[in-house]
Amino acid sequence: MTDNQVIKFSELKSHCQNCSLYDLCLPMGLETGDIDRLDSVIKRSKSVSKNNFLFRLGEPLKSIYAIRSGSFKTYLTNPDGTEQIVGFSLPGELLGMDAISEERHTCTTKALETSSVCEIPFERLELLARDIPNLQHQLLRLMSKEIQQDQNLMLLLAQMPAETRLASFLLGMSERLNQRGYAANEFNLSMSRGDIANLLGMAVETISRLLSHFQDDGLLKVERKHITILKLDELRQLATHCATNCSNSSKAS
Amino acid sequence: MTDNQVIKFSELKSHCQNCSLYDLCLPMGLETGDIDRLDSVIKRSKSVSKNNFLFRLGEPLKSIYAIRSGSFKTYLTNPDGTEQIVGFSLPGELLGMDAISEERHTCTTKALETSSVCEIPFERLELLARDIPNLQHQLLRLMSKEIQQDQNLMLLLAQMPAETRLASFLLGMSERLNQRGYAANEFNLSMSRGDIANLLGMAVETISRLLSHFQDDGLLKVERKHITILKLDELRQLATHCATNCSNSSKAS
DNA sequence: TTAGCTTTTTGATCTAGATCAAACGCTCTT
DNA sequence: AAGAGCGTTTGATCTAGATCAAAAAGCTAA
Repeated sequence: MTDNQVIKFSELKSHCQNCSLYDLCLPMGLETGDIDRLDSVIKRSKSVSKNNFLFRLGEPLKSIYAIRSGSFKTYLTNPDGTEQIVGFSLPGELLGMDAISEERHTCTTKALETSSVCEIPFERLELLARDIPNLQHQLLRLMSKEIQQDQNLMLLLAQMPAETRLASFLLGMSERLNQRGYAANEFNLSMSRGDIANLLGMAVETISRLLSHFQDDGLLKVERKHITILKLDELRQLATHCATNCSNSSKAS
Repeated sequence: MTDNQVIKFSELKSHCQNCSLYDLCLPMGLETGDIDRLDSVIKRSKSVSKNNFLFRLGEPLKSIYAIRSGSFKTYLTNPDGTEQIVGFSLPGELLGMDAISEERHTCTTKALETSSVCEIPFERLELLARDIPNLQHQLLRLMSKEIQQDQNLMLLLAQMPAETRLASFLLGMSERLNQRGYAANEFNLSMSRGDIANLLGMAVETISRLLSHFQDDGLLKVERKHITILKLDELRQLATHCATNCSNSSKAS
């Protein structure tokens, strides 16, 4: 590693090693040589503009996608056309792993803003994962993490009151954005109130009302999509809450 | 394959090849030689009696478990001691994959009845998965399937009315039990009403009332834990339902 | 068998949050 | 700059399903 290598800007931008998301994304923990091998199978810089699809329900599994910039929502579609958002995704996160089981996507992913992704052909990823132990491990880890996230959302949906759901959602976004280099206490939500409501199983009106309440109580400043967290501790308390009072069966057994 | 081999009963019972769950479980799709290799790392026949734990929140990841007989519930534990069941598991299904991400279990799994599992040390499984492409693939598939299941439950929790949740739950159990060689229209639920209520985010009383209604309407016969499905089509309709009337925002956007 | 549990059922209320309704802002278009 | 159209907010009701209460039915143990 000499200090005075000449590096083209295009290369600087386009390799995992120079990517600021390195330690969140698939190549985390890989050695230099292995990163290069992963790099070589990645189709870089697929761009998806706002409201366009990354993949749709029913499409055959072709690739897994690592988000490079922007954000996405992923939703299931009911027979009657109704949607259920199952998650929002941020840079460094993987998309498309739902499709591995049946070799066909079971959900749809749409860009919330103009975004770009690294496309990783799944067959080649599987092949490479055999050769690179850490890659296999990281792939399993990221899927395991998705399971955890989903289960945490199930907990919110099944037994938390509206206030707790929203507080928890906001804290989660804050934390994830913070890991990605943004301020933890001030950020923009790329999704609409309707999307948040859908994810959290509530009505848009309830989201709106709660945001107003949070603001009235001095916990947040809400300016359209821009959120400033003013009292982190109190927000945390709301998110944890559900002590003795909030019940809904659920003790032990 | 001659007809008159002599096979010890203990061997018949203790290898994947002779296991009736073969085509649901981890070794699905493996060749004979590879199955033997998988066999050799499996610690067989760990038995877990009713209400005992397979693993608990916070324990380090040691093994993945394949259920051989019986059934389990898996739940998250809130700071306040409240539980949220995130799934029931049946023979042929894997348990413990939640822990891969942080090398520590994020949930607790308890036997609903006396059960037995095959214990697969995770490190050895990972090693083997590098050598056996189909095993790696199957592992990814089973994790992907878990993500799908969790997402479907999220959909139920976020926007389906109580009736639909329960109908859907019963159909799901019927289908899964059927895949495992039981009758589709008649089965025993190993979990309590309270557990079902917890999973579906409802009160025990609501579960009980709905079961009574379903019975009154001639859809089911309910005898304590024994369920007989009498009108499958109508139950399916209830589970699908949620057409134009049932809303909860959630259109598209 | 009976006493003492737990689980389940049934009935009567109560409430969090959905739904309905309407006004208000933003954005984008022409 | 005016208008259309969406997303958001705020207010007034309404209801599915929770909670409270209590009886009934199983299960366990002595």
